[in-house]
Amino acid sequence: MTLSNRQYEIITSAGKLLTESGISGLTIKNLANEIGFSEGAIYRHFKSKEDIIIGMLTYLEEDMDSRFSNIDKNLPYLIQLKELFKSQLTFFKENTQFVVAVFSDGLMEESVQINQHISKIMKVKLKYLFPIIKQLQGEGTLTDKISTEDLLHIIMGAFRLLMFKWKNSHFEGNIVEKGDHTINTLLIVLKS
Amino acid sequence: MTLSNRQYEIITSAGKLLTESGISGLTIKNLANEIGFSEGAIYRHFKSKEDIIIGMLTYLEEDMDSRFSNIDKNLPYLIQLKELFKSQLTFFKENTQFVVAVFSDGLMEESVQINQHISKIMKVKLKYLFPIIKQLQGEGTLTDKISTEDLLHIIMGAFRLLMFKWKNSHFEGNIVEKGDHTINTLLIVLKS
DNA sequence: TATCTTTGTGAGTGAATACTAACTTATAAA
DNA sequence: TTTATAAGTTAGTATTCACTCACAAAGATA
Repeated sequence: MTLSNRQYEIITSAGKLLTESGISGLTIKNLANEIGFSEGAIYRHFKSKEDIIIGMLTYLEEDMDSRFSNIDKNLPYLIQLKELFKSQLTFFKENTQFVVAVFSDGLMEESVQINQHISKIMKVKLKYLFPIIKQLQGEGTLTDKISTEDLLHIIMGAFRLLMFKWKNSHFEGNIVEKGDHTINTLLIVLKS
Repeated sequence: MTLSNRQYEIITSAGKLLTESGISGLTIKNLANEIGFSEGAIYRHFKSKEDIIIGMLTYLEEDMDSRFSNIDKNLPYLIQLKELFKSQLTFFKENTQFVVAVFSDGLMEESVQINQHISKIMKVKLKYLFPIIKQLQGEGTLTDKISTEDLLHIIMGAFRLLMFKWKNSHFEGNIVEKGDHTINTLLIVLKS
């Protein structure tokens, strides 16, 4: 999917409204006000509100996939793991309006399409994360006292909660540094 | 706060709608249909929609506070920790409609009152959990290689993600058993 | 019996919602 | 110069929203 400048502007503003005030904050009127043109103009660029959300989710998914695939596979797995989280947190630091993507469940549950895109984002994340964790366990860096799935669960849970707290504090503090602290803390207890 | 039977019926149905279809699913019309009477009747029991949500959150907070305070303080701290999570998961197993409470951020962000109640629920949870974790660390059961806050973060993160997955799977499987597995897994890596 | 209170109904209200249609304007190609 | 197209505006549409109000039924109390 390729977005025009205007389309990118629209999904950015949509993300901002969603992150700030949830699904009920995202109205066509608010969106038009945010951008600074009329309501009707929106429909020159997207055919529906649902399409705007799908556009946003698709953009986020593709951006994440591209960022993750750019991580050098020759680096030590531990570095790859750190790079992966760093990439994610750096992106959100510079694009706080898209933080909604992390907590996008409950976003228009009536739309099958939207829910499919949300679970797609989850899947892309796992596609990169799972093999790294598994390798780290295999090479003896991470503990094998618990399963790979359980390791993943603990790591993902800690990062989701980190993002949640950051959003709740209105993006206060340096999230990249906090993420670094989180991964180091996790490594202390999860190393074998 | 004491609720009449009708009021309890209303907050239960409100929770069901919220858990199933998010904030946009909770309309007065849907609520009345769910209960089986007219829209106007709702207003005999609550003065506004905001009041219904506040009623629900207050009920959940008080119920949780009472359940947690009933945990025997003479039990070993490790048992207290397990009992606390078991109490929480048993409640949600029997009241899946209230699972929304765990993910209640983004629920009417425009209402200051509602946000205060949501953070109050968080605080109550911490009021009981933090001292137990600290004691477990003090007596040498849990590792002191990381801070109490970081320990709490990892444990809370794992449980929130557990609840998230359970909700996303439409409450499939035995959540109490899964919770038991989660706490045991956590103990393996967090023991000193 | 007569009256009060509680809890319901049903038909409304105005405001907000997503979306559409007719029309305008600017740019650029033919 | 003419014409086509992309991108905007304004004023609508039907529908849904939370909420109100006059009224009715039923049970408790006098």
